Amino acid sequence: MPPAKIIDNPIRAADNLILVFERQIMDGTLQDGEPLPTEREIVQTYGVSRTVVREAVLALSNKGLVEARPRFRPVVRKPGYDAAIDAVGSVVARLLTVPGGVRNLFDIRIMMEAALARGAALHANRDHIAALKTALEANEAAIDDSQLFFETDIAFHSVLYDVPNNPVLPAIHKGYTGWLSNHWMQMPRQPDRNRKNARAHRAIFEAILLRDPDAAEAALRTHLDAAWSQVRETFNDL
Amino acid sequence: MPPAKIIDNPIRAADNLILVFERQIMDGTLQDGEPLPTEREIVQTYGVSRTVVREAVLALSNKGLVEARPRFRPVVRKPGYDAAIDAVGSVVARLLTVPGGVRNLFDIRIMMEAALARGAALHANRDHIAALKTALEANEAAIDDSQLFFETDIAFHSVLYDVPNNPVLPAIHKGYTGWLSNHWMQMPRQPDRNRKNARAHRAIFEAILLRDPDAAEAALRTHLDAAWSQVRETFNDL
DNA sequence: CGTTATTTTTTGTCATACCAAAAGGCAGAA
DNA sequence: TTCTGCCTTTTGGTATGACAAAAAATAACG
Repeated sequence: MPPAKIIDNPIRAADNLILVFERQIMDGTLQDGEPLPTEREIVQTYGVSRTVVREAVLALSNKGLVEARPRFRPVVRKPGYDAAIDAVGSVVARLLTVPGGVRNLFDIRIMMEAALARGAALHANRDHIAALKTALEANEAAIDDSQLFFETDIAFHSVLYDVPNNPVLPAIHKGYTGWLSNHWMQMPRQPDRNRKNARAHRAIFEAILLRDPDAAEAALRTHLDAAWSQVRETFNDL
Repeated sequence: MPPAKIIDNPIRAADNLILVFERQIMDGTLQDGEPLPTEREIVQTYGVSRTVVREAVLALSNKGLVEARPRFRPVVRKPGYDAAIDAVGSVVARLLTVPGGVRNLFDIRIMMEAALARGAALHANRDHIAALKTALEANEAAIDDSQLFFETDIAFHSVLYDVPNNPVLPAIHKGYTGWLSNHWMQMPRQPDRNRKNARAHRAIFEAILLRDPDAAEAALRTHLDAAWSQVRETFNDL
């Protein structure tokens, strides 16, 4: 056995730079929205080559700590739940391409949202109920407008994600809608389908009103299962 | 809402390379476990500079499509749920450092696992029950062995993630344990705490046996809330 | 003062070079 | 032969310099 290499030590210069910038972004030395220093500035400040700088910046971009459009200065983004969800977007996008990927992701969503419906029935306060009611009415009023129905549909569901008051949840919801909207949007949205979905929303709402978690979960599952069937009818290959 | 970067057209050479390799990994031209070609080979094959090649490889690494240890050839990793969870690891790690981050993440876990316990009570088959029983007994037998108790604890919970037969869930569980283990492991694990946790596991198990989803969820929540209290006692700052 | 033309930066890319570590080959020992 | 340690080659990590094109900054203009 070769002398035990206890720790893989090969530290790359780029990794150090990454750590430096991560710290600076954390402690506010680099404010949110502020552009990163120019590459050449960084080169002079830290005494590394531009190669290393570019590598570090690219990595930061992949981590979602900076937003880098092709020919522009990278802009610092404070680490938040939204940014995190965005950063994992490309990873999830790939998962949707593997066989059964969409189904698996959608099942996770069903599971989470069922739990949320249950939680809403148990813990929704007056504001949440009011928000649900508003969203529901907007949704029902948009039955004949495909695009608007899509948006109000999302808005209704998003209220469920607000109830537990955990900032991770709205971020997750934004992720879901973004990732699945590709499959969602190109579906034909006939008014009768919209009507059916609006009715399902009302069923969920009423179960929450009645503080009946079992009914709320059941209604939510029925709704999303039906939605899945609609998706499946549209795309034969999933 | 900035949903669409419809036209961000300045295509960088590295992006093309990334797409090429993504396709090759997808269609099997590059098999799982196989090393990527050497950087200089790629340079000659695609007629780009090494700068571009490095950038592309780094990006692939950040996306979790290849595993790149510092001085070694990057190895292709088939896109799967485990790889995806790994890829988002660094992002989540950062979330754990923001104020309340650990609490928020842990709450999400409680919510999911409560739903899983519920699902297990409703849908666990004979094999799942057997696996739970085995895991539970192993856990109870390890009360006096800190390390072993930790492992069997995880094993017990992981059965819950297997029940819905959705490959995303075990991956998520692996993520949870990895991300939270830092806080978890350095906790003092006295046998009395272990005993308490083991009792909680048994309560969950019995509720599942009785096919009582409400009891299963309640037991699970009690267990994880207690676990959180233990964490909180150890770390004053969260 | 606002708009446009011009100059200066800055990014994206390429080419080349060097070093140290990994990989591979090779000869000698067991 | 097989194993072992040494040596050469290959390869990744980094540095430097250069150049085109795009962005930012500045000057010129109406």
